[in-house]
Amino acid sequence: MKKLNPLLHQELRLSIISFLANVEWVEFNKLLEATSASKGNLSVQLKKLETADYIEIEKSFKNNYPLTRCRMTELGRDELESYIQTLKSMLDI
Amino acid sequence: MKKLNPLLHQELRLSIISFLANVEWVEFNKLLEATSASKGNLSVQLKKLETADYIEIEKSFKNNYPLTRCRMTELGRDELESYIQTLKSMLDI
DNA sequence: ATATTTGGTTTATTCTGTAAACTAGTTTAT
DNA sequence: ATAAACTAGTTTACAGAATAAACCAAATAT
Repeated sequence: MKKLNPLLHQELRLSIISFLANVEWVEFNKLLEATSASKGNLSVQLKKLETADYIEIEKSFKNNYPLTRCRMTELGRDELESYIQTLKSMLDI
Repeated sequence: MKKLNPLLHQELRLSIISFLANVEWVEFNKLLEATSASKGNLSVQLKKLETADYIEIEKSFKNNYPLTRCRMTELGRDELESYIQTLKSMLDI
C-alpha cells in the first residue's frame, strides 16, 4: 500500500493546501481566518510547506504594514492530488 | 470546519481501522502483514485504539502460542465514517 | 542442554505540533 | 512628543506522539 505523504497528512497543513487549491494568491490573515489556526502555528506550517516547495510565499507591504501572501505551486498541486488518490484507495472511497 | 479526529488521523491507526472495516476478527500477524508496521508500533497503536473503544482485543492461545485478535467496535465504525465525511468536505471530494 | 523462533510488550529516544513569548514596526490618543 | 495599543507576523520552549530497539515468556528445533 502506498504511504500517505506525511507533510500533507497533518490537519493544519492539509487545510492550508486544500484552501489554496481553489484560489490564487492568499493573504496570511485570510488563511488565519479560514483555518482558525493561531498565528504562530500558521507561520510554522506555512514555512514547512514553502521549504518543500508546495507553496510560494511573497512578502510585501500594504498600507505601511507587512503583508504575507502565498499560493500553491505545481508541485503542491500534484502532491495534493496524489495524497487524495492514496487516501481514496486506503479508505475505499 | 469540523476537526479531523486525531486518533484516526494517523497513518498506522488509519490503516488498521480501515483494514478492520472490511472484516471480522483479525489476527495480530495478519495486521502486521497488511500494514507493514513493526510489531512494537502495531502493539502500541492497537492499545490506543482499544483504550478509545474503537476496537476490541481478544487474547487467547492457538497451537500453544499466544494469539491476539481484534475487531472494530460499532463506535470505531461510526468514528471512521465521521472521519471520512470530514475529510471529504475538507478536500471537496 | 541450549539456541532459535514465535508472538508479542515495554521503554527510551526522537520527532512533531502548538501556543506563549517575542520582534519590529504603525497608528492613535493625550 | 510620548505612551499605549494595535498589526503582522516569527521564534522557541514545552508537551505529547510516534517509532524502533530492547526485552520477555514460552515453544520448538538442534
